[in-house]
Amino acid sequence: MEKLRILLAEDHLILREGLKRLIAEQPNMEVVGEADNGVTAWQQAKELEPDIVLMDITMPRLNGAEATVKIRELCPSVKVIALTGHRASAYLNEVLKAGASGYVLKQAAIDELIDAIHTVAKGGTYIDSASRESLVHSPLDHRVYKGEPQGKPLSQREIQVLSLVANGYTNKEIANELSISVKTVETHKANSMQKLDLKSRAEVVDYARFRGWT
Amino acid sequence: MEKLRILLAEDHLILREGLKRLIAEQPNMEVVGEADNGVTAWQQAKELEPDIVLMDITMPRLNGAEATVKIRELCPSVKVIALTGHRASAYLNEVLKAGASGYVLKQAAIDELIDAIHTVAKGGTYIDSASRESLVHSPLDHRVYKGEPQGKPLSQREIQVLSLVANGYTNKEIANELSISVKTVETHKANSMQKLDLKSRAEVVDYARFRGWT
DNA sequence: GACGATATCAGGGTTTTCCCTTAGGTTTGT
DNA sequence: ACAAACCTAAGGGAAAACCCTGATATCGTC
Repeated sequence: MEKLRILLAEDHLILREGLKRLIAEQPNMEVVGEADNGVTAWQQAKELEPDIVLMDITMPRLNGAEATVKIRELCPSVKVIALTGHRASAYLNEVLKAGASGYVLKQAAIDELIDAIHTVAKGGTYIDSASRESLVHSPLDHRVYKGEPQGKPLSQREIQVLSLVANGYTNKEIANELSISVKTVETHKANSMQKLDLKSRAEVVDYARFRGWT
Repeated sequence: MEKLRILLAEDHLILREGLKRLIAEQPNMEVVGEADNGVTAWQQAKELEPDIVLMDITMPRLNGAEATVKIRELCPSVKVIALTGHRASAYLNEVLKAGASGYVLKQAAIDELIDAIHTVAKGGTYIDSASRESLVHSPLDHRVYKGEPQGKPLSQREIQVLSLVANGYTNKEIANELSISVKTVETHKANSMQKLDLKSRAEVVDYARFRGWT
């Protein structure tokens, strides 16, 4: 019986070492490589061609979503499971769009992670039980905010940008993070604020808290 | 030979399980309890009286620093090592002031963590090698090694201003709110950020969350 | 194929923030 | 009383954000 070959992409060494031991306990899995940043992640993926990449979303050099896109391009047979501490649905949408086959929270139980690996290895898609809900009622939730009779829903990009704005990032930092120009960030920010009738950064922060983006 | 009794306070279950296995590998250490939030952390600390608490700084209900204060009050013999993914020295100052005896980054090597546990168990203070530098540049750091609380505290006004900044208010809005000039707001903001070694608005937001200002 | 929604970006002008320095009046501690 | 910390505020230049308009390419849909 062949073992599932797993690549760990995670910049927190302590967590990575822990994961390595957790996986080593599984009879049909083995860790074949490690990476502590997004660039190394896709390089390793290309070289090792693992069955699964366990990918932390927040990593230096190249974030998890970008690294996932790269990996899906270079070797489509390699499946990616995103690992994150954030419940924010913006991340979920992003990584799924990037081509990830799984989404597991760091708060999840080990069994969930193991389940996710098995499911994805068989060709399925695994979404963390806690995150599944936010996917279902995601686009129209802001209706409830202030009891407004709903406006146009935000696009995924707008959610991403607005969420980063709420977390205090400057337009420049957001542009770098998302690899787009500052002008585009301005556009998304202005459009999304207009859609939601938010008039200041403080209202954006408030709204983001309401949405659980923080 | 008696084993060091360790309490794990960490809300990310996956990391916690990993840590448990890492510690189980050490011949002279054992995990005697776990907590996934700040409140449970001090309750468990009181009940179990472990030698060491490995405490994540960002946790639900009560953050790591607050839980540390509580633990130091209730059972002074229990030592706390803070565990964090943040390099910002604001956290370092904060947790040391709260009474922690160690500070280890999640990016650190396992050996560092093990070293930290040994050092602290012997009554010493351990600061992560990567974080130590940020202390060197601060004028008051020699006190840390004497176990004294360190870092210039923020004045009331600075806290007010920084908290409003973190909540997305512009300088102008803050000036109006507090009935002072924009220039004064700039001064308070700059001074407080300098005291805490915060380099961007995003770090201010992060710090504010950590302090529970949001 | 036309349409709407999305995502990208530019130009250009106004406002605000950022960064540096300086400084006077008040409060507090020894 | 004197020092230290605090709160207040200003000038001035560089950088960034804000606000408008307009443009192009890509989707999926009807």
